[in-house]
Amino acid sequence: MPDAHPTPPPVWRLALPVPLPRLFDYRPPVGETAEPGDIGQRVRVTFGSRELVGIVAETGPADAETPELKHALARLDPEPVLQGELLESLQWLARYTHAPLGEVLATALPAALRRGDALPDTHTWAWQLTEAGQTARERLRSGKPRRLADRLQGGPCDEDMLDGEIEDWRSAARALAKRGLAERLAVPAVAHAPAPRPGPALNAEQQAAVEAILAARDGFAAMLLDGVTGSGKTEVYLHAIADCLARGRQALVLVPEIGLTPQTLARFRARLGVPVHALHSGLSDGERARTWTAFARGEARVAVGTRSAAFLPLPEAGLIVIDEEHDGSFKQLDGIRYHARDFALVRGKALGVPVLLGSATPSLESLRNAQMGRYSHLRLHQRAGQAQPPSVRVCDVRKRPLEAGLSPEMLETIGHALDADGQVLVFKNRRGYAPVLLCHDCGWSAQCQRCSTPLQGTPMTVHGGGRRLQCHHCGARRPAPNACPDCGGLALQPQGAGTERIEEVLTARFPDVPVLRIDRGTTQRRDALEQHLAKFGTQRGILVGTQMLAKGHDLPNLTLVAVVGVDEGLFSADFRAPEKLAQLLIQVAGRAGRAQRRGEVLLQTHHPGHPLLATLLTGGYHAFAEEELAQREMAGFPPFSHMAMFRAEAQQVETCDAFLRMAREALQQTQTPLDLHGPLPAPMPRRAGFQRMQLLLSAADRRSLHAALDGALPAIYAAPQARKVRWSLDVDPVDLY
DNA sequence: AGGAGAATAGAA
DNA sequence: TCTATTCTCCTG
Repeated sequence: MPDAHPTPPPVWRLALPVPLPRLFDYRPPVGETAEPGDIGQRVRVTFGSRELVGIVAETGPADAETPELKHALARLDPEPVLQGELLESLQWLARYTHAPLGEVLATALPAALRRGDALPDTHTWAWQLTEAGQTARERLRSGKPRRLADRLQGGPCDEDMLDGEIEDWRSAARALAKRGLAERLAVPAVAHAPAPRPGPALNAEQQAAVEAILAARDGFAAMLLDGVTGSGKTEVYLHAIADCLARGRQALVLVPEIGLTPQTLARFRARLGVPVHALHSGLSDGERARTWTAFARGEARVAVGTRSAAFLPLPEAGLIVIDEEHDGSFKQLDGIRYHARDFALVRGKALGVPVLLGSATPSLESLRNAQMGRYSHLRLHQRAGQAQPPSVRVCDVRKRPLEAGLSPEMLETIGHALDADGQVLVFKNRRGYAPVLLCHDCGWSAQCQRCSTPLQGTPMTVHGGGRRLQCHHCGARRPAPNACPDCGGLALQPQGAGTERIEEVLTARFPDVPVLRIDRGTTQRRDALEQHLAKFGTQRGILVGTQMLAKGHDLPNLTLVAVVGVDEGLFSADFRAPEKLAQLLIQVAGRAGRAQRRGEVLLQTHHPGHPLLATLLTGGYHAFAEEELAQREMAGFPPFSHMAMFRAEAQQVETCDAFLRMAREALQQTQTPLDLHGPLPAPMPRRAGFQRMQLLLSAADRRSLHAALDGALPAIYAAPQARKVRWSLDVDPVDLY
C-alpha cells in the first residue's frame, strides 16, 4: 500500500567554509542518495553565486520550511576524508570555540583538500643502485656519491631516511643518476618495520618516567614531564615513541614554531629508524596534503609538527607528545582561535592514548592540573651533562643614566665578558604593546586606584601618546601625571626601547666587535636564524634579540646573558606577564655557560627587590609558580576562572563600541554569573586605519562561560551592529592587553 | 566571507 | 542624467 505521507528523501547537511553559525541543506546530485555513510565526505556545491567545497556533517530529512533545495554539484570522495575520532574531536572544537563547524573543518583540512583537490598519492620516493651502479660502486672515489652508493648497496632507501643520514645527498644522487648508476623509484608507503637505534643510557629519573609512560600506554592519560633544562626530556620522548612504534601505533609530536629545526628532525630520524614526517608552515600545499593523507591511511607512523599538526588524522594512534607545552605558539591568534595543546589533550582522550606534556617551565594551567591529580607529574631534577647552572645577578638601574635602556654597569659587564673573549647575548623582553608608566628615580608605576588592592596592583597603561592612563579592568581613565606621586621626580617614562636602538648603542660603544641583531625584522625566513647564528659562530661578539633567541640553537661560547625589559614583565597589565617573564628568564639563563665556562646572567631592573625576582632566584621556577598560582587564585584569574574575549574592529570607534555594548547586553540577558570588562580599547587601538576594541568575559566555572556564550551568540550574530564591524570571539584568550 | 543588487553621491 | 562607490542583504 502506498504511503499517504511519503517521507521525503534524506538530504545532506553541509558544513561550509563561511562564517555563519549553521549548516546548509542540499540534495545529493541527481540520481544519488544521501546516506549516513556520507558524513565526512567532501562535496562541491553552488552557494549564492559561487562554488564551495563543503563537508557532509549530517544526513536527515529536509527542513519542511524550505521549499526547494539545490542539488549538490558533485561528491568529491568515495570515502569520507574526515571520520571517526578526528571528526568528533573537531565537532567538539567547534562547540568549544563557538565557531561555525564549516570554518573549523576548513581549518583542519590541508589547503589542497579544502580546495577540493583529489586525495594525493601517498607513495614515497626511494633511491636504489642500478645494475651498473652495483658493479661500479667499488671503483668510485671516496666522497659524497661514494658514501651514498655504499648506503644504497643494501637495497632501496627512502628519501626521508637519507635526509637524516647523509648531508646533501641530493646532489650526490643527481651525480649518480646522471651516470646511470642510481635511480629514483616510487615505493608504496607501507608501514616500515621500525629499526630503532639505541641512544645514551637513561638515568634513574628518566628511566622511571619512561616506565610510568609505558605503564599507562593502554588508555588515555595526561602526563606532565616536568624536567629542568638539560635533563633529557627528549630521550624520554624517544623511548616512549619507540615503544609506541614497536606496538605498530602512530605517534604525534607537537613542538613550538621555533623548535622544529633540522637538528630536531635528524635526531628523531636517526633514533627511531622510521620516516619522520615534518609538518610546518614551510611545506607546500602538495606535501602537506600528502602527509595528511598518508597518516589518514595509516601508512605514516611519526609526525613532528607545529600547532596545525594537531589536526592530523591518527587512525592507529599510540601516543601524543607536546614539547615545551607552555609555549605561546600553540595558541592560534586569528581565524579559529584554538589551543593545540588543549586540543591534543581532547584528542588523546577520544583516541584512548597517553598525552605527554613536556616542559622545564610548565604553564600554570598544567601545574594546577598536576596538583589536582588530573595529570600525573613526572619530575626530572638532574641535569644530564655536567654543565653548572649560571650565576644570576640583579642590577639596580634606578636613577642610573640609561642609554637605550642600558645602564653603565651593564655596559661595563658586557665589556668584561668581551675582554675575556666571550660571547654576549643582550636579551630584550618584549611583551604586549601597551606600556606602563614608570618612574625612573624610584620605580613607582601607575596603578588603578579603584582596582588595586594592597596585595595585587592593577597597572594602568599609557594611551594617547603618553598623555593618558587607562585601566584595563574597570576602564577608568586619568591624565598621566607630570611628576612621580611618590618621590616627586620628573623621570616618568613609558617602558621600553626597541632592539634597533640597543643595537645602535652597542655598535657605537663596542666598535671592534660584531653586533648581530636577531628579531622578526632581520630574520623572516624559517632557516634564517640558523644561518645567522652559524655565520656568527663562536667568535667574540654581541647578539641582540628578543624571544627568538631564548632557545634553539646552541651557543657554546656564550658567557653572559644580559636581560633588559624585565620591568615590563613585572608591571604589565596582563596577568600572564609574570608567568611569561619567569619562563623566559629560566630559558634564557639556560643558554649561558656550557661545560667549560660558568655562565653569568645579569637582570637589569628598577625593582631589585621584587618578590618575583627574589622567589625565582632563590627558589627557582616551581617556587615562583606556587606563589603565582596563589596570586591568581586570590585575584580570580585563570586557571581559577575562565575567560573569553570579544574583539571588534571598524573605521569608527563608535561602531566597535556599539557592537560590543550590544554583545555585553546580550550576555547579561542570559542571567549567567559573569564578569564583564569593557568595551575597552584594544592593546593596539588603531591598526591600518581601523579602530579596535575588546570586551572581556570571565566566569568562575567553564559551564557558565559556555552557557552565556551559547545563549547570547545567536542574538549577537543576528544583531544589525554585527554587520558593521569585523568581530571575533576568542575562548581562553592568552593575550589580554 | 563574498557577491549582487540597491542606494547614494559626485561629474557633465 | 549618468556613473563610481558605498551599503545592505543573502546565501539551502
